[in-house]
Amino acid sequence: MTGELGDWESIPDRFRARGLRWTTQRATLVRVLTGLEGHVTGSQIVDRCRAADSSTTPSTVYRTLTVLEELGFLGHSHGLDGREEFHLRPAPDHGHLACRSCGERWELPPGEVAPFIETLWHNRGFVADLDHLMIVGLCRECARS
Amino acid sequence: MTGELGDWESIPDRFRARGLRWTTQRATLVRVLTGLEGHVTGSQIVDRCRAADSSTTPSTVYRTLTVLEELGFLGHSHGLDGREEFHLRPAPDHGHLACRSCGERWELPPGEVAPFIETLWHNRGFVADLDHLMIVGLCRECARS
DNA sequence: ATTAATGCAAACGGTTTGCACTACT
DNA sequence: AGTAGTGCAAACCGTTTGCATTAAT
Repeated sequence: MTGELGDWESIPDRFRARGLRWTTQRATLVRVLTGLEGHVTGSQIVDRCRAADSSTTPSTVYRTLTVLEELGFLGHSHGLDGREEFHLRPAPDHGHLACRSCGERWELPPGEVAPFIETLWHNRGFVADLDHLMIVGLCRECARS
Repeated sequence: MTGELGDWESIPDRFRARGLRWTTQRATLVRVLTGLEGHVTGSQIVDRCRAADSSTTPSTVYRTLTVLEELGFLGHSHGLDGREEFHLRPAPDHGHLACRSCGERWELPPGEVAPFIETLWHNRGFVADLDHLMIVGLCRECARS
């Protein structure tokens, strides 16, 4: 099971190897991040960190999120409202489907998108970022009415 | 050529038919909108309206944008940064491709996306909104380096 | 005369910044 | 000792809201 978090356990070293420092605030953030599922916005992460340690400040969280994304531990896409949503990496690559009526969301496995991605690559040399893919529309239920 | 704007010329009547009023501010906004190409954010629209009529206020613009979208004259998707971007409707339906490295954007004609949309419908009964589709990734140039 | 729409100014929400201070290395 | 990171408070930016006023119907 530990394997699932992959490189996450090496984070402190990865930080130090870059001349960055490992602080208690960053440890808190990483603990929070590894405990979450799916996608969360920056402010949601701030909230969870505050729950874990009430002295957490937004600026520190956002600054470290940026670093984590640069290091490849986080990726982000955009929710229905356009807000940034973070997710852990590496992760089983997948896109997202969101219903604009009920707000429900689903993951889109690579297989279902692969032919499309392939087409873009073939036609345009464009390397689509599946992780970042958000398809908006109407789900079966909402389309019915 | 007038045909291209389609129902746009009937807007004043469409407003009144709903008990809404046709004001000079709305006329300015619609004039600005019909003159634009591609996609623009709310604040860009505000700026253009101010250029046309310096007394324009953001609140009026945003309120009317909402109405226009409700009436089906506007649609929106989200840019690379997640911000809302409006586009005229009806419009040749198309998705969007954006390079996260150079920021360049391309339109994605229906034909290139249709099989994928079709798959989602077939597998999930999900009616994807092509207009709202934004594929992020690396363009040929940027993928090379 | 009604009442929708406007302009203003203030509030909002999420995120970012400048700076003096703290604490990793 | 050196300097990256923190906390704070304030700034920011686009957008939204409340409310008194204006103007379309």
